[in-house]
Amino acid sequence: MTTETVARGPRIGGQSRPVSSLGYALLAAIAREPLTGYALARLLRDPIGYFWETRHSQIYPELSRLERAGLIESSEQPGPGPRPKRTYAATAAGLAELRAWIARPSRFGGRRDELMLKVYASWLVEPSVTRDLARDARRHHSAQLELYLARDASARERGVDRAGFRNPSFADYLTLRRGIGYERGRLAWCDWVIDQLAAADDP
Amino acid sequence: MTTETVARGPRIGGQSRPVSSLGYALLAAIAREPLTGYALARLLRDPIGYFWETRHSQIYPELSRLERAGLIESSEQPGPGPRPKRTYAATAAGLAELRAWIARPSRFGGRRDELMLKVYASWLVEPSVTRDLARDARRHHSAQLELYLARDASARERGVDRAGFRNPSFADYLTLRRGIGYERGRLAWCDWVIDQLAAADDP
DNA sequence: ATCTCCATGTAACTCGTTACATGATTTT
DNA sequence: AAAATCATGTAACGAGTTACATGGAGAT
Repeated sequence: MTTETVARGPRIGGQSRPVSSLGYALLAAIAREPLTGYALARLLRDPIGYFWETRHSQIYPELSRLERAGLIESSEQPGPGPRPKRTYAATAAGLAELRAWIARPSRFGGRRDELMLKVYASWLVEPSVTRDLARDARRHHSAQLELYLARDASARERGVDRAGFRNPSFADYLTLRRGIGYERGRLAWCDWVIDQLAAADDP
Repeated sequence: MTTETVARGPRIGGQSRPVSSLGYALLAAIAREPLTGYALARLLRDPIGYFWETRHSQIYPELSRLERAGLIESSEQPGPGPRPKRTYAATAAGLAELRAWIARPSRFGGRRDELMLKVYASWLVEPSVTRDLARDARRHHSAQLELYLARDASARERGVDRAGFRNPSFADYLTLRRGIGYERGRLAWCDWVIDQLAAADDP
């Protein structure tokens, strides 16, 4: 029998718990450049928010935990409000942990799709309710797609699509391309559903 | 100044909180046919689990809450284990609440995508690590797509694609089509990333 | 005057996951 | 003999949301 060590993050202090997904999201942003909690909150709306959401009330405690674990370090400056402003930078240990996490096998899942849940129950309501549902979703995904396409165009103008895998901007571009694919897929599905509804209406 | 009542679910007992998304997921399943907590747990792995995940430990307390709110009702039968088996059925109030929820505007969001988070940080690692990441994801989405396509074929054989919007099986079919679109989109993106990596390797 | 941005935190709560606990029947 | 399926719950904790709290600088 061999003693196996489960790969699940650092235990620097001897008892700290493994880094959460949010922790890795913060680390990934800080790894690019030093940031304040406020700036992180902004990134976690856009663009990181497109694949990992949170609120500032979760960010500040998580930053403290990451610092206690030695994965980031902070410096204080005079702040605009009553409290000092704190800027966080990644440590060598933080970068190492982030790299190790990327290489670790991922759990596929974490699905939470309210629209599909509603569609699953849509047989209970008038087709017109389902139609409104699909139209509403269509509007949302259409607007989102336009935003992403504009960013894609600007990225290409800047030559980001040829920047290479070791360039952070290229990593952004990879996620942006998936965003575009996602919105297009949803849009097509909405159109198909609306089409099905029209076909069911007049025979 | 007018007194506005916010639409956020029933307050039958006078102090019950609004129904959670999980509550609606359970209601949507029970609305089709009476089910036990165990059967709900199975559905919340497959097929509901593809857009709303949970564990049985969350299901049992939520069922009690829904029953206390009068949205479902239960009957006891002798169970296989030490405790009696409990089968839940939707009440008229439950169906009404589910219908009202479908018509209420949805928040688009609830994104949690670990793969994209890793890709966002992928500039930190060797391209070979990113390649392994994409290949692993590709395998997963490929298997998932095959499963969905098999179900699609069997649904079409049974004529489900022509069943109409008031048929529960057709609602399943609508979500299945989205599942297929999703997996195809992810697969295409994985292939594109792997392609980009190959192009970056040899010039 | 009011709004938005910058900036940081806490309190109270709900949601979600992992582990514990039990036990008969059926399948491998 | 061991594993899976059916079946239901609780305990402990971690993750996530909403609301509260403060306050300067700059824009409308």
